[in-house]
Amino acid sequence: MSLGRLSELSFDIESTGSGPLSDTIVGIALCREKGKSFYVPVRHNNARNVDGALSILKIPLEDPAIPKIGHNLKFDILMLRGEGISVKGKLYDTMLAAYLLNPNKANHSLEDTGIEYLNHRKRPFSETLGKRGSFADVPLDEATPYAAEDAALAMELKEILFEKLDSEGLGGLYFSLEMPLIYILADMEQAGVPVDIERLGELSKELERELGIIESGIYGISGETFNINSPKQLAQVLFEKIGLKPTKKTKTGYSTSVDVLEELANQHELPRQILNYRTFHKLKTTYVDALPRLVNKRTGRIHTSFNQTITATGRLSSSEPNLQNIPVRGDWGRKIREVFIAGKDCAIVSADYSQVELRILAHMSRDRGLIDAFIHDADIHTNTAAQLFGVANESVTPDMRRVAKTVNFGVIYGISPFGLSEALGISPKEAGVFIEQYFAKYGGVRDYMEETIGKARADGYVTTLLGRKRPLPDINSSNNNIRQQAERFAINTPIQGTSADLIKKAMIAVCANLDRNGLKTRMILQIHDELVFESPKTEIDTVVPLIKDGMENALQLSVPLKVDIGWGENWAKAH
DNA sequence: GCCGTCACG
DNA sequence: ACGTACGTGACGGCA
Repeated sequence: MSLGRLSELSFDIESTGSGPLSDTIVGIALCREKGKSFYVPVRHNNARNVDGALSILKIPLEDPAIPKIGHNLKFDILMLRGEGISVKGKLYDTMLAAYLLNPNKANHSLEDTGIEYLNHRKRPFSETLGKRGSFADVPLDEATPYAAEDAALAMELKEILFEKLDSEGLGGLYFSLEMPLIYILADMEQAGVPVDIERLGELSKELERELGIIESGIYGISGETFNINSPKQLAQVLFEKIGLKPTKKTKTGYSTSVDVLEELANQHELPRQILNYRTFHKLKTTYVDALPRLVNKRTGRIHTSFNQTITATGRLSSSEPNLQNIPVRGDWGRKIREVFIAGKDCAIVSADYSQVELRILAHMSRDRGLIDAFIHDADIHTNTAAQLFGVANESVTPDMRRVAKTVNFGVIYGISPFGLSEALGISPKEAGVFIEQYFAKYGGVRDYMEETIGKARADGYVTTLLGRKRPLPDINSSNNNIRQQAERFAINTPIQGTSADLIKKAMIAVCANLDRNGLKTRMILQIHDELVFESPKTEIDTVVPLIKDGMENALQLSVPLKVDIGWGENWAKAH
């Protein structure tokens, strides 16, 4: 293969392997035109002159004037960084394009995208792999055409998908938001988060003891030993042996979920102990015991994956491990967040948007009352409580505020009397009265919801402030349940999705500003309305206002955006 | 591999 | 009569 003229070409990079920080990087496939593809083995067994090939490739890959085409380019970027190549330039990521065209799809793999848009059925990876353990063991003469097919397919998909993006008005969202975000997410994953492994070991022992005590208590109360983690066995004990009344069913039997056990807790001591056990078991298995196993041996840090093409609304997701659902509530939430520490001479800085979805609702609905409340920086739940119960703000009790908070959330979710009644533990009729009261006071919100559903019916999709689309194929369904679900999506998606647009824009703005000022502070986590940074202590006075301003001014809405920011030696103390 | 459950926003 | 709050990911149990 001739690589001599690569620098003149727009080309595709595609790779296969198991992860950017693993040692199984296997190769790069290049495609310059249909039917002419090349595979450059990087860590392939028996591959020769890899360094030579990489040193030739490095030049165009690092040239910001040469665009790159591929499917899931964040992966390729991270892999190439492992080989000392820092990819730069415009990215045509066909996975992201397919996602923006239809974020409802369960997966946007190259295989499925190839079938959908080109009716091309790619040779399955499993077939090429056969019984071999790693792609690196696949003979080169088989590996090459496999990898080259990936490259050629991405190359062809690029043409059709980016034309569609343009015709659907999604080009701006792609090039100004999602594409720059690829580099930022790659940086965040590569940076990773330091954790105090020794402390996790202590917490594990503490939980072990606690669980042992609760377990014995449960067996004592029950008069038998059984697997507490088995909902089936637990239901047997609760509802047959003890004779408590089941209040909810699942597809497979009686439900033993938290709301059922809460209800039963005043009738018998077992349900409370089960809830207790479940809480500690969850913390131990999902966090305290799991996190140390995911610490990278080389970096000593945890490197999550931020997935950009999963959610139907435009949010990111995080996996292996999910660092977007680390416990925060209660003593144990604090204990677990304390193990997320800052590196040497650094602090954790955490900045989160206050009431961001309700502010977005205020902006999008143009409801005067909601807008005024935020302009005056009112406590929004207290304000709503005063409206719902017809009292002055000063007379709002904690219980009234709790109800109002649930109603405010309910509105964002596409409120229904049934859903609200379940959340508040009241009758659907009583919940309906709250909803009526709410809409009587916030008429702009009611009108906005009716308009949004009407537009969704006409268009077949809803949009966010930055033009992200979610198709709603069931919005005109004759099945009430199905249609009403689509109506709730129609209400919730523009709000949740705009919040996702906002924080993505803030991430780009803040990172650009950190970069421009030559600061060493690094963004390490995003949790939907919160950004977490690792910052040298000497930079804190500089970056705190920089981050706050960047986030608060990422979008100009008809209400102010408010960011709470703090810092400390660990994630718990940064709040 | 699906289900129930529960951690987060 | 039915089945309903929005968006995720990970765990253990069980077929």
